[in-house]
Amino acid sequence: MTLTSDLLRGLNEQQHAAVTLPAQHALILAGAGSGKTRVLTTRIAWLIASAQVSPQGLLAVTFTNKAAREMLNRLSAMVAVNLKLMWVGTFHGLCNRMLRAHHRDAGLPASFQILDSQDQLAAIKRMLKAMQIDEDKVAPRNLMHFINACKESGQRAASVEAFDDYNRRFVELYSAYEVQCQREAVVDFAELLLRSYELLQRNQLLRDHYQLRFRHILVDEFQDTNALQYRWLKLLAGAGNAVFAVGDDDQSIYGFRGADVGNMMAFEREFRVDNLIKLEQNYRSAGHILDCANALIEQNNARLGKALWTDAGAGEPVRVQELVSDAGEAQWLVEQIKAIVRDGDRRSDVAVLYRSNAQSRVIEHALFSATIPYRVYGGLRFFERAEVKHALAYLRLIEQDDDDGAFLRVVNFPVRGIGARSLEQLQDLAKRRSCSLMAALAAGAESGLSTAALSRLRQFQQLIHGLRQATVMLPLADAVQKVIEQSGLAQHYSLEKEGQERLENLQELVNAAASFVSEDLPLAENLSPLAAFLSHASLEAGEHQALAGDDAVQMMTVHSAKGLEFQHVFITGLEEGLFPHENALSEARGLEEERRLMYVAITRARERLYLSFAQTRMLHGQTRYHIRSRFIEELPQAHLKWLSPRAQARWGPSSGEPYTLGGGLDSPGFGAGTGGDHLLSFERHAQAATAGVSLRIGQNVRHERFGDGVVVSLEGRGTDSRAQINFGRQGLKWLALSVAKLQLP
DNA sequence: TCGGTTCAGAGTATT
DNA sequence: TCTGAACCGA
Repeated sequence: MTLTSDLLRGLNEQQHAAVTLPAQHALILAGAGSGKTRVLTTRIAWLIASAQVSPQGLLAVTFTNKAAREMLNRLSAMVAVNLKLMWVGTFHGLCNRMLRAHHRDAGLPASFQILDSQDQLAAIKRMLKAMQIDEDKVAPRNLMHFINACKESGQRAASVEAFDDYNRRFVELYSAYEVQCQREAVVDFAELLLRSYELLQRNQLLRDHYQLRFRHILVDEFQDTNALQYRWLKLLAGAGNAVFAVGDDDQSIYGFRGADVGNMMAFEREFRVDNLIKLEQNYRSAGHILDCANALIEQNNARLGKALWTDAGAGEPVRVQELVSDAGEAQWLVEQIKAIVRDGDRRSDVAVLYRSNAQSRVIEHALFSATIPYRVYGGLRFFERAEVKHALAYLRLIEQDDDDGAFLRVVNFPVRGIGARSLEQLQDLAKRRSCSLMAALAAGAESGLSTAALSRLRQFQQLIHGLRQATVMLPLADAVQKVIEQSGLAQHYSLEKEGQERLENLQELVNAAASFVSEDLPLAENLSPLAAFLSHASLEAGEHQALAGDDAVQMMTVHSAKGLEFQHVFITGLEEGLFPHENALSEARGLEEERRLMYVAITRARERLYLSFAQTRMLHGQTRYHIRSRFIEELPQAHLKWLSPRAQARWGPSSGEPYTLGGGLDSPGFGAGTGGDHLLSFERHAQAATAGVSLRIGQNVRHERFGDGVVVSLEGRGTDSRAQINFGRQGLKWLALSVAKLQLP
């Protein structure tokens, strides 16, 4: 057993204080790069090492599997105890574990399957079709959002109040969806949480059991919790347990998916938290970068308040570059990255961040043309690939017959002559008997199906049945291999022109199964290896593109960069409308969340941070003109180094010089230091007329109501022409030039 | 059952 | 402009 003094060595004062807090509720405000994970894991190790709690008395919850793994990895290096006794995992993983253990009390069959978002949407579409509801009337996606939002606020269909007919319709469909899921023995992600919550709420014995057991509950990324997760924690904590919540309100960037920073304040209040510790010393970024981050986030009103500092020195100022176009920005990036590599750093030390995925294409194109290897985060993950989902569908049917989603996915894949009409008839029969498709098949010949069709369906049934018998005694990997072969998937893809990669992915699935067996199976308490593997496959979508090992430039959205750090960081597309995103500006707390997003982006950088923006950008097939982001204005000039001449921006009526977009365009020195002609190539003389006044992009104008503004974009001709004008604090507005009375100031 | 055409929509995302 | 999904004809 590690000595507690060893564990605590090297912690700063605040970290030390947090780790050694008494067994009471605590809120740790952990700034970016302040050693949050270290504090969390050391706290656990310290609790164990100082014999305050045994591993089975601990529950630690995270949002991602990656974070949970990281925590376990670090812990195993710190303490020599059986970590499997602890409950460490994601909210969904832990809820799954609880539901597996008490499936009967939760009203679920032992073999219930988990739907990922794809599956859920497919299930909803299928339901709408069966109910003969036109997708034009009810958009499946909207319904899905509605259902998930209900569940995340703890509401069952029966308890949702409908305000109008439209709403009432949705509630009815929510109800029908609940019935369908129950019949098919499937639960979606939100359901895992809600069921687990209801289980604890309803069942006092169980609640007492878990409350007595988990003396210490630790929560990572507390600012990302949603309403239901918060209530779940509250229920689990009961009166006697200590909740150690770690989070950073300034890094709350998931409001759009239900995360509520307010939970941090609620926690402080409702749990009567006396121990609030701020971790403000930053071990990641150089001083100039931190000062920028601090200055930026100070502009937000809704915060608990903290400021990062470092003793590592000021480092290099933050570089800022204006470009003429998105293509120019990409070209500039290429040159900068080449220079970085020339100076001896690795490409993988460089991250290119952007606000939205669409922005990656131009950059990819430039990197590709320059033969610079890159890796884009996002996109399809391993367990989401079609061929992998097909194989999983067979496995699910082996485990659980009633899964109509899985049935329909593979009943005719590979093709075995079972067409849409046969399936419709089978579905009708299943509906009449309110049973699953497989059950309908077993039951009846009174389906109206032709003998031939029925026989083909029966063959499929036999296939599943046979696979079940053939695999039950096999080791998991062998079972998966057998299913891939016997189902015909292997042959199907081997005959397909471009099936090679898919075959490889199927082989990878076998490998995943093999390594899964050798992994610890904390949730396999009384679960077959196959059932456990299927849970794993649904709860962990796997790596994005595992091109690990390659020395490639890292490209990702700011959201997916959260939690990561890089030596060199480029934040691109810093333009009004893009970052902050125009959609966010019309949301209640949108701008502050965008600013937090920028704060996250800035604090990813260790040594060097680059900010870039372009005057024009191709967006939705149109060239758009943007002015630079207000977030650049909000950074203290003393910490910036402008690589291109800094044009004056006018933000609102009160601020200084008139804005001239691309003030250096006419001068040959524009873009000095980079030397690419892309900087000079753009001809920008879009013009339109209003009341005899000629307008161009960048023109200053005055409006009687909105005050002074600057022309950002021009559209149309003659009497149809419109101008988008940025009126600073009044916002961006489109004005029809034939109507608006604009003057030159 | 596949392959082409048409059409809408185009912020961020984990489980 | 580009993508994905839905739809239709062979």
